[in-house]
Amino acid sequence: MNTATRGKILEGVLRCIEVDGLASTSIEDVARKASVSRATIYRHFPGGREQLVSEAVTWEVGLFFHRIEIAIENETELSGMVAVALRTGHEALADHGLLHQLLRTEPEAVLTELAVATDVVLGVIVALIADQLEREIAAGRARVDLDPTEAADHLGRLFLSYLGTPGRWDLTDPESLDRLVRTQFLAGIERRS
Amino acid sequence: MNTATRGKILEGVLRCIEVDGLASTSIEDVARKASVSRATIYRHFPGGREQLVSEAVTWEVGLFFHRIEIAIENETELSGMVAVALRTGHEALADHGLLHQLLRTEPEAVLTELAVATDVVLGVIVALIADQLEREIAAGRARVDLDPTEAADHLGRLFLSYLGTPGRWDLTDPESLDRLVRTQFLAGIERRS
Amino acid sequence: MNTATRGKILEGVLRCIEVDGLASTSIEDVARKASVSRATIYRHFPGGREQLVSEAVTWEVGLFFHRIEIAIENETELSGMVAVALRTGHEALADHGLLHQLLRTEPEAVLTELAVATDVVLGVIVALIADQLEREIAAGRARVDLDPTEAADHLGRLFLSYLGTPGRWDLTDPESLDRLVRTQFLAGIERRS
Amino acid sequence: MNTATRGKILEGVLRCIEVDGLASTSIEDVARKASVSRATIYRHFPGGREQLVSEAVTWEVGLFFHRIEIAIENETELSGMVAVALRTGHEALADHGLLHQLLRTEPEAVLTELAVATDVVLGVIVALIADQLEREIAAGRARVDLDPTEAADHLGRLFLSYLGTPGRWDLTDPESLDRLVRTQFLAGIERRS
DNA sequence: CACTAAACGAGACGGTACGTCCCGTCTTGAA
DNA sequence: TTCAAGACGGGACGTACCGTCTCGTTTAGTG
Repeated sequence: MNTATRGKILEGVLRCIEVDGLASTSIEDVARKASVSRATIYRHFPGGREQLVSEAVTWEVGLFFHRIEIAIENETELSGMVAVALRTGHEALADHGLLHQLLRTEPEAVLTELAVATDVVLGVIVALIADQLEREIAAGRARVDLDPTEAADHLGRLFLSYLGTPGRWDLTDPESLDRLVRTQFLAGIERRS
Repeated sequence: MNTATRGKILEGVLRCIEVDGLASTSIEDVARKASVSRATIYRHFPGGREQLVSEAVTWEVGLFFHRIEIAIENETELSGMVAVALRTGHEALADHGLLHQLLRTEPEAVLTELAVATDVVLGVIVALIADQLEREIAAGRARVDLDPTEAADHLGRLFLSYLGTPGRWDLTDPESLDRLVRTQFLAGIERRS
Repeated sequence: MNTATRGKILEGVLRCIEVDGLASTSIEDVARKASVSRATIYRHFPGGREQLVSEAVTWEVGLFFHRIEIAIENETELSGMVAVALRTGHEALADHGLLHQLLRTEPEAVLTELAVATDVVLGVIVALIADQLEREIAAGRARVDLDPTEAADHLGRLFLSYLGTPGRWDLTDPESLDRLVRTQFLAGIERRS
Repeated sequence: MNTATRGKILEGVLRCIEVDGLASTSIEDVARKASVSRATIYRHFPGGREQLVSEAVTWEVGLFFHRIEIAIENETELSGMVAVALRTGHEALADHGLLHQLLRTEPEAVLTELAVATDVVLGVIVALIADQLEREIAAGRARVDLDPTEAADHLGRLFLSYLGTPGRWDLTDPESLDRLVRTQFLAGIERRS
């Protein structure tokens, strides 16, 4: 099974979804976009449309979080990590035509994957945060009585929530963002002076 | 347009979804379950399948939150409200075959509605909580420097998050529940002695 | 059963057919055109659409031939009768929007009725012609050895045929018409000098 | 597009019409009879039911006249041609369940095709007859002053008329048939002794 | 003149068929 | 073998009518 073909197909799906939305994307369309026969698609994705979409979206969602991971790589403090993650994530959402289009017309797919991914994603995020938290505690910047895992889990939830629906918070305004992080994320975590 | 028929149909949808899941529920099935002709369904829901599902799920989601509202009616303190809401919500989720089945097989529909409903639901919840918060502040049980709306919004998010994916928290165990409420929900809110 | 309503309905059918053709004429349309409820139509025409169309077309076809009858009333000679009948019939066909539209888009209905009517119509025509033929024979203008009925039947057939599809014959040109009548209709009938 | 499938479908239509009549023949029925999916029918006949019926009937009508052509191939004299054509045509009509059923219940379809076909059919018939007529004239069996085309056209009309509605003439009785041909068809054509 | 019975308007409903769309399977032939 | 091309079965969708039925309202017609 040529692996290049597989790639072409997945790209095709994503491009199609970006343009027409998920519901209006037929396998025929994907085949055309990927310059591939419909039969070939079924050869590579025996699960049919479901598998096709699932893999494509999963891939894209993974990429999305990967970008965030990279962005916060250089942050040394928890507050910075959260702020940058929120900003980066929000920007990516704003930019990324596909996720945009997808969330606009069929939040389901993304949300499904998110729901499925939540555990995984949360796991990753929580691991990251937990690591950092321990460093913060060691550095005396966070309360000593915290269960790092528990707190990290909590922060992860908040992150996803505010990322998805910022509500009244303007994530593009540094000040607003800073205040959000301080008051809603770290209020109960930072060591009280 | 006879309103009883409309009801029969909506019930039919819900029963069908409960049994077969959303994806495997055709309009034909609904018609059969509701003892109604397919044509009639389109007469009452010109938007077709989409409208049909949307309305049914919206209705059910609304009912779900309504139940929670009632359950917390008699609670006088915020901590109790949150705890009861979490417990009630969790129980409803556990019981309610439909939401269960739906979340198991096609989280999309619920999530879509939730996403749509989130603002509304959050609004309602936030209003409830904000009221209560002001009372708590007045009673000296909450910090005076809180923006009630902001804090309520925050609590609402947490509520939805833990309700959907409790993760490591056992919402059926009173002690665990109590600890969750105290440490994750009210930590930054209660007045520090 | 009010008989006026019945009339309104039949007129409605005819007007509808004239405008939209038969196939695109729904009972709903007829009801609208006749300013009558759909139910009322079924009250007057329990046979439904079939009866409705049938009666309407029959009525119109009858009227069509009745006009021809009147037109030839004053003709005293067979040749004149045939010529006038052909001309009148042809004109009526050319004028009459309904039959026109009907023959253009759905010859079926007319033809059906014609086929059904043929016997009747032929009967009437043949009777007329037979009468006249006997007079012609008596007057010595037609061959004595003719069976009037048989000859009349034959003339009737020719009449319907040339009326429907004149082919190369121009029925509006008196000369052409005259030649047609003489050579094709009366050739074997007139007494040979 | 596999041409065999197309054939199966057309046969299916004809068999369906033969059994149930045209009006009671749904595309579903045809699909079943042809052991073919409904979708396939629409693939081969994008015009839908209309095209389907039209092609089927056209085909059958063509076949009908073709049979007559073959039957008269060996006749050398005009009178024989006409007689055989009438007899053969009448027999075919009597035998052929389909045309029978069709003419009984929905003359429309046939008549429509006939109306459409009339010109074509008449053309063919007229050509045949005209040829023969010229031979008859040359052989001194027909009047010299005849316009062969005109006379042939006339004979064609008569043929269709008597074929469709024989009226009082018994086309199965050789004597009656002979008399019909002599008196109504050839009376004005044969050379007078 | 009231009162009843027929005719009607309005419209919900079951049902049937239509034409369309897409999915997933399968076959055939060419690279 | 791998793939393109495409025919096919199957299933659902949304639409359009049809014919039936049930209400409530008008309109006559009669005691």
